[in-house]
Amino acid sequence: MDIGKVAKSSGLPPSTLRYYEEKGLIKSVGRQGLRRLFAASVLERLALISLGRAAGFSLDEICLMLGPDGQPRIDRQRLSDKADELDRTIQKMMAMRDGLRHAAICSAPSHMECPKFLRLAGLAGTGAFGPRKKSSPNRADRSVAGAG
Amino acid sequence: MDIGKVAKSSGLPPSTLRYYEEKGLIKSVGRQGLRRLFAASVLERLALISLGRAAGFSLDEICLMLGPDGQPRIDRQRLSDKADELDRTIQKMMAMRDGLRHAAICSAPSHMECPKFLRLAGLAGTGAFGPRKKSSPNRADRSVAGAG
DNA sequence: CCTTGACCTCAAGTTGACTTGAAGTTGTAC
DNA sequence: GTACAACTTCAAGTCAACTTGAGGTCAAGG
Repeated sequence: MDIGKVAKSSGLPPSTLRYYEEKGLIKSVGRQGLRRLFAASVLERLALISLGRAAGFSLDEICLMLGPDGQPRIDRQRLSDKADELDRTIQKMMAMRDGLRHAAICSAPSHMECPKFLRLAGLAGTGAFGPRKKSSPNRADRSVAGAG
Repeated sequence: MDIGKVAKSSGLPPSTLRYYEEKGLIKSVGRQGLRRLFAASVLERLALISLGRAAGFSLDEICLMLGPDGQPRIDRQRLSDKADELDRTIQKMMAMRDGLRHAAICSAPSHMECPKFLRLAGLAGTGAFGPRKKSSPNRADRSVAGAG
């Protein structure tokens, strides 16, 4: 398959595929003249990458998780840790979702005055708000504390 | 409170607080000389912003959801839509989590050959790619990256 | 032979969310 | 009365994940 075919099949633009190749996320099996040739299996790999992205992983993380040659030669502990991390994020997102759903039907003058909202959003009582961890440039986890 | 106090209480650096103010996410109640003064309630607001970020919303989205004065004068429909969007993301993340957990204990030579992994990861049938819209730099669909 | 269109490379631009740096101001401690 | 930390503004830098643009290659068609 040439890059156009992969692009069509995967829904990703050629520029992205080239970028992914440059990053080492996918590889072409050779060239025909200048043109890259890809194996059909690249589509599976792209699906996995897509899934990883949707789940919030960075390309670098996905690179590590997928392994350089598609094999999972990666530490099982690491995979497990990733799953746990993901799980914590899911908890937060569910809190947010429930908070939003309630906010959509609540008639309190301000959500901050609605105990149900605060509880759903996980802001109740303790003032233990979750750590906000995005990618690398953050030195340390920061949490907004004590607003309760 | 001056910006240093807010920074200390919230865990966010002053630069971020200034940036948030510039964006309209928070506001100061006045100045003492050049220095900003904040009401204590800004901490609640920051907690909410922090939660929104952790759930994967952009600052602009949070701005809309919180409203300019902390009130939820925003469309209930919008809140509900956001909740649904979040829910779809959560589904994907759960798929990923389960896939990872299985990968951590699976002994198949390649995960792509393990039907259980493929099913868990939601790649079972064929063409299980996420709904990618072409053409425009789409934000909504991948703003998921929140707290990885 | 010339055009067209899909491919190529490499460099630079974009967006979001900040951070960093330069240069200036203020309040307090010595 | 001066040193110093903590504040101020404004501009520019950073990072990820791409996209866009300039300039070039190559096969097919008229």
